[in-house]
Amino acid sequence: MQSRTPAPRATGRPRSAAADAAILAATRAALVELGWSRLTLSDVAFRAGVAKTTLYRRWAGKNELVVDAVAELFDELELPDRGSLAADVEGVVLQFAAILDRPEARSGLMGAVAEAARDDVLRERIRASIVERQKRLVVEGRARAQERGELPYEEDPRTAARTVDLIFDLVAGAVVHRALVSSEPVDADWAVSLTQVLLLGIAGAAQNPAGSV
Amino acid sequence: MQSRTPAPRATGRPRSAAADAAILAATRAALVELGWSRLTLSDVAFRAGVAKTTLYRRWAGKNELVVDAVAELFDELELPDRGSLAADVEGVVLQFAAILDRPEARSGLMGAVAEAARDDVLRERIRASIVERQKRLVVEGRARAQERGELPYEEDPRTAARTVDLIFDLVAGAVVHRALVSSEPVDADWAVSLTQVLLLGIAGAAQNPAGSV
Amino acid sequence: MQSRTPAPRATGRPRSAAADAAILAATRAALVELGWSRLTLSDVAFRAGVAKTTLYRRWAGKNELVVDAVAELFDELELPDRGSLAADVEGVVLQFAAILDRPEARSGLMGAVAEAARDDVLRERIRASIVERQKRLVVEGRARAQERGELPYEEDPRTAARTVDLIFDLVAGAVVHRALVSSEPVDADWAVSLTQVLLLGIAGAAQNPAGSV
Amino acid sequence: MQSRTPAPRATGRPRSAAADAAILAATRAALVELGWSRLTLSDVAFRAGVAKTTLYRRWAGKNELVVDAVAELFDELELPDRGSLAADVEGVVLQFAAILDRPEARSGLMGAVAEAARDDVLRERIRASIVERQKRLVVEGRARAQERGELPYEEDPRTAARTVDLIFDLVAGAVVHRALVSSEPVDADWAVSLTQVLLLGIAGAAQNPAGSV
DNA sequence: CAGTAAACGAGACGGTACGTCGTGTCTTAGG
DNA sequence: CCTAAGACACGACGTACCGTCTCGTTTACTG
Repeated sequence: MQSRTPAPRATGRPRSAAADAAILAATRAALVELGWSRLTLSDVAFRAGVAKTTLYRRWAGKNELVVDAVAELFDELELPDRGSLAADVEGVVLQFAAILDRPEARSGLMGAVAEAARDDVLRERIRASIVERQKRLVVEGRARAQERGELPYEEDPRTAARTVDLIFDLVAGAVVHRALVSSEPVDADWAVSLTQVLLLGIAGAAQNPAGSV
Repeated sequence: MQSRTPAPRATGRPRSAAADAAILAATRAALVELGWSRLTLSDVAFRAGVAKTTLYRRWAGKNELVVDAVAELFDELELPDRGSLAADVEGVVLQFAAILDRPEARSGLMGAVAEAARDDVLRERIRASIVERQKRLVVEGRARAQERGELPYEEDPRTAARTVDLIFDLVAGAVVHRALVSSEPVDADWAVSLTQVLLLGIAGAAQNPAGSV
Repeated sequence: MQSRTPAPRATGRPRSAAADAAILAATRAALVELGWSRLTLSDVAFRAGVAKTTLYRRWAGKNELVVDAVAELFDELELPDRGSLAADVEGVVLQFAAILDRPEARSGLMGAVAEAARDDVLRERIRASIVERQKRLVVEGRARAQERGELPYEEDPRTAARTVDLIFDLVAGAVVHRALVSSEPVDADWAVSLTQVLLLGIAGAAQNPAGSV
Repeated sequence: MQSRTPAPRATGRPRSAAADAAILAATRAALVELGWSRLTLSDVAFRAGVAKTTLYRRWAGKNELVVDAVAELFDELELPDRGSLAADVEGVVLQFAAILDRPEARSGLMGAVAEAARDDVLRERIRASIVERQKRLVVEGRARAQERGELPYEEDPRTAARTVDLIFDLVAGAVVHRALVSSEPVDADWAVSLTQVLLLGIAGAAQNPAGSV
């Protein structure tokens, strides 16, 4: 993660590197036990074996702390090569669903997004450290499919970027909505259905440039 | 909305009917000004010209109150006949985005979902009063397309229901994710792209029963 | 006790006479269990099997209700003839102490006096229904002692009244202070000591008109 | 006054010494304006320019706080040498009455005593910080009278202590009762009468050891 | 290797909201 | 007109957390 405070110090006692990790882990543990609204910074500080002061010296508040703690979760996502684009997509959908099944992700992510509705800085932080960070999966999956010949190479970089954005919002949005809003299970069958609609839709749209996809 | 307290009373002063509406309106106003986390029940009570006691007599807490207040927002969604399935979908996507652009919906909806991560009763309340309630749009849109001959009639009711669920999560999820998580604008172009992928995907899947869509 | 509301009514349903007694008894029971500050009118109404409305129709509030409930306690005081002035005084001191040992009297009386510090009407109510009412004991005891020849007859009625007041404040004050403020037992030995000082003091003062006692 | 929290802390930010004095003064001011029952700790905190938390960190509640605030009032009592025992007693009676004429003493003292009826710890606190503390006046007055030859020296310490207790309850009780219960003025005439009865009674009892006074 | 500057723990501080409770008033239906 | 029942506006309760502060202590780099 990028440094929270931009200016490096040359003098004085350096900040404990262990404290950062302990605090983020404690934050996730508190999210599991308490959820977003009952999570308190005093409690996180106690769990991390750290004074409240130390915590406030590094993060501006609960929102920022939780975003950092949750963002680390999504770094676990990988895109192992399963032989076909459809299999790759189904695999990452199930991986994503597995993360969203963990309580620290469920309450942490949505709580942060709720706060971001009224906080531009926080919204940008989420966009940068979660959304942009995970779009790598779409980019990587497309490249692999292009190598396999499953997808044509897109010439226009603007069009390519917009397609990545659309697919990311479609897949991530569908999984989050089903898991957290509709409260329905994201199982293998559902992943297959979603993947089928998605890939057929993309393939069809590629032949029909009217919608500029 | 269904009654909050199941048992009707035969005796004593009856509850003020006007209070309910005033409280829900005050809740939305408070969401606009303060957002989820700074919204307080004391403040809502004051805005509604009502005592805190009255509020707690009717709702169990902030979560339940906000869900009811937000649910009313989505009842504004309509499906005007624009002549084609694609136009209908694009229209409802933009309507949905317009609602999600209002601050009371942004912070209220996500805040409630965040809390629902640890509260089964609240999760069911969201599912019933928001999700199931708005699936009517998908059902209605499909019926209209079938009348127009744009979509075949689906024989198996289970398959039909699963398709409705998938499409609802896909569309609602994509719009919510783009608007609230990715923080990108949901404009007409994006709506066209989404609709194109969606309809081509559905059409393709209907010809290929493997994924049972 | 005198009627709380002066105007008699000619029409409508008459007030239940039993309710008054039930309410005062319930008040004393609540004082025993809860003390002054935790006694609530809702609780008293429930104990008396009466609606809160009924209670407020008859008493202005907690203070007035408790004064009436406590005043009845002191009506139990009697002055049985024990053969000598000293014995009579000792007897009434112990009776008084016995009443002050009951929790409804302890907290009720002092609570009312505390409120009376800022409420002239309440202060007058206490003076009339408790203080003046019980001065009968001093007057009666003096008359009996004069019949026995233990005390001379006082000619001047003003002097007589001032002496009654002084003795009442002395005896009642000493007992209340020892029992409730100093928290020491009022036993037979202490009653003897008090009586001795009191009677010798009165006797001496009667011979020495300087202090106009 | 004794420390409220026995354990001294070695670490953390030390408690503000100024806050204690400000809180006690604010408590007395609130008693003057509001009386016992309408005094609220929120109001006291606001007057003292202190958070409610600070107040609850130092006192268990309203009762304890008021006892401490009132106890300080009685420390103003002195026993200036007026040349004779009678004059000394009359002087202290009038001083005591002057304090009881202040509204903070009237409602504070009686309110605390009322609550003490059901609270052993509070009763002991009153006994220690008000009663025992002010018995010094009786002890000092007796010593001075013995030096003057107005009173004999008492050999038996137990008898001496019981006499101090009796006289304190007699004088304090009579003044409190006249001022607060009977609601009659404690003026110079009444002080003379009380003193006369008291001193003659003590003198008589000293010659008659039957009552062991 | 002593000085110094910042990080650290502890916990008090002024605030603010909580959810509950009591007050005294009111509004209904019934006697 | 009284009564029981209970909703109502108001406001205090005592608790909990916030984010800041003031301490005494610890730890590394620097002169």
